[in-house]
Parts: sequence; C-alpha cells; structure tokens
Amino acid sequence: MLECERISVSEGDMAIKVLIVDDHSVVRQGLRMFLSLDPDLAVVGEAANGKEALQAARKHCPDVVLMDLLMPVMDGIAAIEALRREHPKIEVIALTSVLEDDKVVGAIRAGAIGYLLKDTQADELNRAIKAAAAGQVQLSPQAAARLVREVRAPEGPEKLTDRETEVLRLLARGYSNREIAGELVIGEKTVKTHVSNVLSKLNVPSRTQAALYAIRIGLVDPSQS
Amino acid sequence: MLECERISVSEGDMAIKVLIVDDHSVVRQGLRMFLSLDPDLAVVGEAANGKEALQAARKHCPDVVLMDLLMPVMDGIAAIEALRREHPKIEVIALTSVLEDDKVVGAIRAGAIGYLLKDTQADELNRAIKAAAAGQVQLSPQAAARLVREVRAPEGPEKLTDRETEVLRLLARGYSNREIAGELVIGEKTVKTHVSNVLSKLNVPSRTQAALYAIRIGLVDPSQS
DNA sequence: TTTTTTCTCATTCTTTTGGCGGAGGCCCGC
DNA sequence: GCGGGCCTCCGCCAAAAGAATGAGAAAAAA
Repeated sequence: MLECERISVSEGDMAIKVLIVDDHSVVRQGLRMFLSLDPDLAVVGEAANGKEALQAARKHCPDVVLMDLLMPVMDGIAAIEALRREHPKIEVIALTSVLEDDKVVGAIRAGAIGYLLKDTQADELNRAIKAAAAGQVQLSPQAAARLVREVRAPEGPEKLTDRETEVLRLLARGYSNREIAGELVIGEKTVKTHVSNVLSKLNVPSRTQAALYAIRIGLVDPSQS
Repeated sequence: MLECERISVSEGDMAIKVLIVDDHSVVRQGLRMFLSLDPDLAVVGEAANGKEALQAARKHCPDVVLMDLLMPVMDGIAAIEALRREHPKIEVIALTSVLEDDKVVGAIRAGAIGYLLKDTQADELNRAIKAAAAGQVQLSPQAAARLVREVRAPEGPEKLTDRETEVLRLLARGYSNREIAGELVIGEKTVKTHVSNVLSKLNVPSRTQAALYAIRIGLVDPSQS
C-alpha cells in the first residue's frame, strides 16, 4: 500500500536515507550541510512540520528521521507517534534546541530511538544516525539523565483527588489562584499546594497546559465561560 | 491571501451571497427554500457548526452569514467573533429559536449586525438580509428591547496583528514565553510585549484565559498537543 | 514623501506562579 | 490504636508572567 520511490542513491548502494523535519529552513539547510559531508548518508527529503513529515515519509521512505519537537501545525511528538505507527521500521531521532524534561520522555514514549540537542557536533550526529539506522539507542548524556529519573516513575497520569480535580476545573476556566481560593473558600497557599500537586501529577510544567489537559479530557467546556 | 471562488451567480449579477450555518440540516433546507424564492439572494454554502462555517466562509466568501447560536463543536458566538475577525466585511445575522438575554448581547458584541428569531416571516428575513448586506442594523423588536438594556458596554475585542495571532496560537498550546521566543526566533522580551498586547486587546487578565479564548474561536485545536 | 502601523528589544517594577519542605487535623481501614 | 492519604495552611525562594514606558527600524498606508 505504501509505495516508496526506489531511488538510486547517487553515491554508494547502501547509503542511509535521512529525512529532515524542522520548521526552520535555516536549520534544515544546516543539517543538510552537516550530513552531506558523510557519503554514507543521503538526505532524501525535508519537511517543515509533522504533517509534511508524514507525507514525505510515505514518499521517500527514509531509514532515519531527524525530527524537531517544537513545530507548528503538527507537533513533533505527535508526528513521531503517527510516523512510528505507520512505518515501524523508520527510526526517529528527536532533535531540539532546549532540553525539556517532559519532552524527552514524551519523545521516547512516542517511539523515538534517540534524543539529541541541536548543538550536537557533526560527527556525533552522524554516529547517532548510523546507530539509529541499526536500531541502537542513542541519547545525549543530558537526555539520558532526565530519562532515568522518569523511568522509575511508572508514569501514566496519576489520579487526582476530588479537591485537586475541583481546583483543576476552576484553573481551566482561567481563574487565578486567588480567585480559586475565593471560590472554594480556602487559603491561597492551599490552592498553590493543590495546583502544584496537579501539575506534578499531570506531569505538565504550567497551569496553561493543565488547563489544556482538562479541556482535552472534557473536564471543562471551553465554549462555556 | 484569502482566495474566494469567483462564482458566477446563476441569476442576476449582483445577487447577495448567503452562507447558512445551523446544525440541523432541516433548518438549513428550510432556510434555503425561503431564500431561493428571492432572485436577489443566492445561497452559496451551508455549514453545520462554527468550524465548518469558518472554512465555508474562506471558500465561498459570502456577503451575509445566517448563524445559529446553539451549535456543537463551535458555538455560534465564538464563530461570529472568529468570522468577523477574519473577514470584517462579512455581515452576520444571528438566528435563534429562543430569545435569551445574554445571547443577544453576546452576539451583537461579537459582531453580529442583526438578531432574528427563527419564526421570522420569509419576507422579513429577506429584508433583513438585504439590510445586513448594506451594513444596516436589523434586529427583531424583542431583541432590540433586550439590547437597549445592556447597551452601554463599549466592548469588542480589538484586532490582533499577524504576529500577535501567531504568539497567541503558540501560547494556547501551552508554550512558555521562552518557548515561543525560541519557536519564532525572537527575543523573550519581545514575546512578552506581544503577549501583553494580546491580553490587553482580548481584555483578559491571564495567558490561560487567552488560551481559552483562542480555543473558543477555533484558533487552535485543544485535542492536538 | 510623510505618516502610521507593526515588529522588535529594552528597562523597571509588581504580581503571580511554582517548587520545596514542614506541620496539624481529619477520617478511614487495618 | 495507628499508619496513610487527604485537606488545610505556613514560609521561603526562584522563576515566570505581566504592566508600563520608551525607542529604533522596517514595512505599509496615506
């Protein structure tokens, strides 16, 4: 069903086909330059967001995908999931400029085999790609550190207590801590405690993301308010 | 940017293009019948909810939109706001079965030029559409009464610039200022300026509420993220 | 060509948020 | 009776967010 073009790689017969996904064309160009120095690698396509990445993957059938995580239209993590679901044989290396705890875990969980920072040296990047093509895990040391911390936390959004759910509900309607405190007739400090617990349990870094979570799971109706 | 199909109206050259938005296909059919009796009017499209309405508006570029207020997915008032923001030249007539105080005001504030009940007579409806196309206000007497009570609320969200909209879009996906800055390749200070402007223009006190607004008007899809 | 808008960045200051640790009271199940 | 979870609150502290204002540059509109 998924027809991949049978490209004849210009150099060598076994070059690793790489797809670059990043919303900044500058970055794409930069990566292309990096990778072109290695005859074992062949950049077969580029994409500016997750959606394009899926299309490009269908068309070019790469061995490895370099995927930025912060992108418009379709976020990198979502793209990784979709990509892996559709093409289990394609390995994905997540590539970001900043190291974010939740992103690391999210990317790995979504199916990435590697996680590198954009300031990675050219040769390290090349090695990582080759490792990925061989199905070997390749993490930047920092990313690995973040990961182990999470690994032993078997994860899965923990259950919220009744009170926490209530706080989340108000939070997701745009209430400030003070307003929530007023509404629930408790102290603002208490609210902060609850909010902190909610953020930690949901594993999100900010109240806005907690609000988005609440909306996603239907805790609140965004059109009401 | 927004290309509208250059349709050649079957009858007459200056027929008023009307878009019907209602979640009940029966109602849509009924309205279509009503309006087809008048050669000056041409129904160019239908939509079942706010989101479809936005798409349909982009595609068909109507002169007047008949908008039901009670709809799933995207509420009518939110749709009016989004529609008016995107196409200031399109006039919207709110159409409901029941008269509700807050809905009237909300609809007008959102940018509707008219407010009619669904039991309106065919000829009155036609007149209202023509009036709306000419930029004239047309309210049902009852609606007018409710409105005057509320009249002096000089609100109305100001228009966001392209950049501000972009910032809002990211903000509504839970991005921090720093992340937005990284994504747009600008300084964090600049992002803060934009965010401040957005909050001020939307008249909301926090980024979370701005995010909720963005979701309400369909700027972002909460299920993606 | 002016004028206006937009985008950019900066500084300063206040408020809000969020993390971390501790603590007392309460109720429930073992 | 005794842990354990839950709710409540406290303080301290660092980071983030937000308001207010100014200002240069580029682009668009007049």
